[in-house]
Amino acid sequence: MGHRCCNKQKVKRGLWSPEEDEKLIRYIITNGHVSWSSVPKLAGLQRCGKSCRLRWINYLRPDLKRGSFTADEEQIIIDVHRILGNRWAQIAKHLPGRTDNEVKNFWNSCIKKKLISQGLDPKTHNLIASHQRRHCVKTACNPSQTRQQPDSVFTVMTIDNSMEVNRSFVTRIIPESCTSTPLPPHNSQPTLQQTISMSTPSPVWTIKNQRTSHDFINFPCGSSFESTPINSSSSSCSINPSAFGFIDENCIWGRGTVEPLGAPGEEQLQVQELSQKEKICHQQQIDKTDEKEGAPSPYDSCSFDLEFMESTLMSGEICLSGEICRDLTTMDDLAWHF
DNA sequence: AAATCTTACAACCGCACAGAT
DNA sequence: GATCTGTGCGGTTGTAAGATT
Repeated sequence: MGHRCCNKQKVKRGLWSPEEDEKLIRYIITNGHVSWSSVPKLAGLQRCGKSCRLRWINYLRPDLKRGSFTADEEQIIIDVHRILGNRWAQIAKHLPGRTDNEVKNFWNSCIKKKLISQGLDPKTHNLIASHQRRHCVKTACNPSQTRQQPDSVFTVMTIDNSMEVNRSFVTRIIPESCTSTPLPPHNSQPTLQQTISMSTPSPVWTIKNQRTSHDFINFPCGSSFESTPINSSSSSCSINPSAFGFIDENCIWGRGTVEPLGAPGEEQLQVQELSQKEKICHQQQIDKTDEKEGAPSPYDSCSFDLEFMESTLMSGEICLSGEICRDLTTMDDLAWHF
């Protein structure tokens, strides 16, 4: 049975064998690809061009960085996703050596659950009220059932942007689920491992089948594979605020790792829209608070200790939405970098 | 030890878009 | 302008391996 896209020929489907990988790699390395649709025929593969392209891009490309995502990469994904949403290809551009598919899988298998466990809506990155959280956890693996969560609930930021959050405050408000154990080893057993040895005058590219631990292909690595290392330094905050569960989009935590994508474009507009929406929602929140003085807050059931937060705010370190301290410049600054 | 469940991720599918005809 | 073809992208499914019962 062939694909719809190439039903003229019989094509193989499913997992790629090491032999198929070898054929594809040899062909692309020696000839490159002018047209993916012609690659299978020329490379002697019974696959469709689309499948070859996908295999090369997501798995065989020599500049791919395999293995677990680092904490920095994870934070970049979260930060960029906050702005761009499920635009995996765009997000992957911020992570050299990572593919959109990899980012997407990592998001769905790890980050999404982590955010939910922290009481954050993975779609909006906003706080989820506890009564909704149960539903959200239930539907974590079924995005179509996930309800749209209300917009901003809290805005918390330091007055001077120094990010030096009172430690006792942090300890007090972290939900239990936030003290989760470190991520389990991700992708701990990749099927293939690509090793580019650049230490010899004639580098050899070795691809190993990790299931069998046998090398199945060795060839000179003549191409120059550029890989821009992620600059993992210069995080301006010592604590990862997104773990607190009460940070919204306007609290952008300065990271030096997110590189500009290019000229300001659609993303920029989206971010601006977002800021505008945030402002409106925020004002609505204030209005509601004023109206319902004395009435139970819809977020009373949250696990946060609001009194304690307020008392902490009195100390002048942090400003909560009740007392409006909002600095949109941080968001705007970031927006112009996307 | 076997059966069942869960997880991670590779691969597929369908759609949208751009460029060629 | 209509159609075709190739490519890219995001959502979804399939599968193998590990964990649990």
